[in-house]
Amino acid sequence: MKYDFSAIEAKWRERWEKSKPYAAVTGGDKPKFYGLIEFPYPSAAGLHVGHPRPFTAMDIICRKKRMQGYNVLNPIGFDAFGLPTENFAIKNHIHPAIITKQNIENFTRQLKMLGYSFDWDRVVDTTDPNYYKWTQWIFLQLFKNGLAYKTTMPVNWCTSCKCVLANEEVVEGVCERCGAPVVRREKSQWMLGITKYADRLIDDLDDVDFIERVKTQQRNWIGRSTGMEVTFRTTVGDEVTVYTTRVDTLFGVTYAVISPEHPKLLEWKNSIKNWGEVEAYKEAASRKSDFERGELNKDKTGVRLDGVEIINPASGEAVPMFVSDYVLMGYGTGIVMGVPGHDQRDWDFATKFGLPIIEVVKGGDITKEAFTLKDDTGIMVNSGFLNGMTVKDAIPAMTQYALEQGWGREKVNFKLRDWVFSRQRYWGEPIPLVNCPECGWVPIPESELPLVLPQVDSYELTDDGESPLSKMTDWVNTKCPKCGGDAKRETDTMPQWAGSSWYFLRYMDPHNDKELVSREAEEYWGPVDWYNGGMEHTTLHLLYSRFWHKFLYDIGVVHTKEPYAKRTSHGMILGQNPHYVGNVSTQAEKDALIAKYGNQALRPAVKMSKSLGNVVNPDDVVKTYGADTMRVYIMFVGDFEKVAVWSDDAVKGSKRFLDRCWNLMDSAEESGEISRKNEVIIHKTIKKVTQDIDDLKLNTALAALMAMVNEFYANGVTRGDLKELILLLSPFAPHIAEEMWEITGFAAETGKMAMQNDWPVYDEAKTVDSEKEIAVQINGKLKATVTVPADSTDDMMIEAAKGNEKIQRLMEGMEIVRTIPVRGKLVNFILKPAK
RNA sequence: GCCGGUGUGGUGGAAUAGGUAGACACAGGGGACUUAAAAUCCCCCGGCAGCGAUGCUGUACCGGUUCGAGUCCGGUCACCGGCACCA
Repeated sequence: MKYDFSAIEAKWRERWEKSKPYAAVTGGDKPKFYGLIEFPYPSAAGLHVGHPRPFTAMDIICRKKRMQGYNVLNPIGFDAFGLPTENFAIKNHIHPAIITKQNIENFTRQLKMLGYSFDWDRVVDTTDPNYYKWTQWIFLQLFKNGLAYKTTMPVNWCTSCKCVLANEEVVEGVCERCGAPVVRREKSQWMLGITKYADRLIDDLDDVDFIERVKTQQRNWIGRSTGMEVTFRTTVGDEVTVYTTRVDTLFGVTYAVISPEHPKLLEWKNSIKNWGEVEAYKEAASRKSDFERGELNKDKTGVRLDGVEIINPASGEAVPMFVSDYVLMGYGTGIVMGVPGHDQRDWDFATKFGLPIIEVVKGGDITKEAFTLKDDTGIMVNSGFLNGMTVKDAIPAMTQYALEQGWGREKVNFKLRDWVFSRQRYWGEPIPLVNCPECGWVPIPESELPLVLPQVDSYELTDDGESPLSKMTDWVNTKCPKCGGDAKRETDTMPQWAGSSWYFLRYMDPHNDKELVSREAEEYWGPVDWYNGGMEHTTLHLLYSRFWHKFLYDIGVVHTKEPYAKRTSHGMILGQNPHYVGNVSTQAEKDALIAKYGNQALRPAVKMSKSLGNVVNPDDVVKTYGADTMRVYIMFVGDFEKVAVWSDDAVKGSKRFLDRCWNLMDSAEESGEISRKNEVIIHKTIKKVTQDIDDLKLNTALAALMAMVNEFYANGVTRGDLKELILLLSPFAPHIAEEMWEITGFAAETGKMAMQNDWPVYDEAKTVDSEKEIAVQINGKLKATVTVPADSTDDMMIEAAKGNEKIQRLMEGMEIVRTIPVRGKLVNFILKPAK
């Protein structure tokens, strides 16, 4: 009998569609498990081979949990607002809603093709008014609680298209579309006060099971630092404040730097003798993004303010002041004190501008580089009353002094900035606010939600930088909900992050038209037990959704402080690089590739992209090898957390493995019992596969299954042996497992589909071989192996090792200095020549 | 630049807590079956030396800790992800 994957997969797809074995039911006696993957953005290109990696992994986890008796929620949805769809719509003159609908249909077909055990009755779509009604509702609660406010923020402005651009649309300072220069322009924007939650977003990380690099990256992104704001008098009679975490180095200040956007500069206009030069610098800085400023960090630029100096409150000395774009307006106070001896950026700047570098902490060589260590290795010098103290003691001492003198105050700072929540775009949730000349910003009544995104004739960008909605005068002009007077609607829309900040709650109760989620459903399913997603979402989506969830907790909508109990992350799937130098043999060809593609030619694997022609379409793989092979391959390809390279050749190995599983049915003995020969390997494999799935080591789980199959071929199998294989295989390759379950007669015997059956349980006693091979080392080097009973004591192992012929030979004329036995592993003899 | 990560055969990757490096695969080589090919089944497969037993060497590079380091520590290099309006 041949393994006809396409017939088998079509058969089971249809059965699952009809009988809905994966529909989740809220409530019941079983323990619950909520497994979540980041919902996809339904792009026109369809599912990418990158998607199946996390999806298959979570599907395996959920299928195993079901088999272990859990009530599982394994939902899917679509994060469908966003730029690519909008740009596609503009280009092709099709409404984004139509494109979105088509794309979702295509994604749905592909996801069903891959046999995921999603609950298809709980699909959410962020662009559905019944969904975004609640996104808008949450925004209104944020507004009512003072967490949404308007402020002026710089935006990217294309001088030719006359529109606001996303950072992504700005490439090397010019507009991606037209190539015209992009400048920074101030624009009034809605902001969300995520910084008010900064402490809780850091502190509550202690209570969740996130992989460590996710926690670290979030902590660093929030960037909490405790320091001091120090007030300096200026030589023009006013004051400025700087923020520093190194108040101990105050005696080492030799200059100060102000950000080009700082309002103080304008106040000093008349005192600055070289204003023309300063103004030109401000203008040049406005063309760079924060990122570009940082990138050019090595070559620092700046202009000295001629006429304004600041007075060091500790030493009483006046030092020069510069304007430079390495100081960002958005962090601290927008002015920094320069301590070149003990901060590398300051050192670079001082070196370039020939400023004095004073050593105030001993321990480094400040003629070569800044000495930045903050531990006990440094002793204060050249620092007045601090001399002789360690840095650790100097910080509180100087803090105390500054507080007494009244020119310093303690301050906790965060790198985290508030969330820019406005987009001057069409394809997003309308912001449900009305601007009334009398009453200011007024929320629309909740009974009027959803505020539906109106149909527009043109969703093209406007040339005044406003959202396309601003052209809809009928829609824009409205009455103030408060006073009834003429008023205008907000025409900005929300960012795509909005809909994805709470979707996991909607899955719990997707059809509720009274609340965003019922208390009953939320208390039953919440929190998400396991959330897997990409590392690239760690600092934005993951943080934003934690923020919203904490807010919803504060207003009593949800019962847990954190949305996700556990977070793991997967690596990207890369494609083969068609321009890789390893693909050609002659040096001339290699040189040609390097000349043409530069460093790009040195990488065997790169991100898949249409232009490189290395995109793999899951449809093709499924057609050639089947969905089960696709699932097995994408799990077997490598460590789930690391990047992996797609290989068409290697897919065959996964297909071959499934063929080998299938073909075992031809030779299986009738007995329904586990055979004696295979007992140990079966129990070992059950243990390994069970643990590996829990640890997200799907590649080694499959390797263990392959090893078991290899042993089955060597030993022969019974129907009972096959039963265990089918059950272990079913989360990975559900279609073939179901079919084999039916053919081998277990479906008829048990009356159950495989995935509703019990997950195999191992007997620890049966997972160990009776004998074990241990290593015998001499001076730490492997010289022989000996086989000993598995439960051997140290003495028995040493005895056996000494009994080995080769070891005896090597020990001749030597003296044993030391013997190191490691139970079950090895014996190491340390020898020296005998006297 | 800043933050987070990675580096192991021809290739993808294994190696719980420092304890036999290369599991499991792909590619390659050999054999069986076959008129033949495909498929399938079995064997070999880091490098150097050797007919062989075996010896030496080997986890990006330099150094350290240890009886013992792919794993821990210090430094260097290369690459990948993120950097707030891409999702």
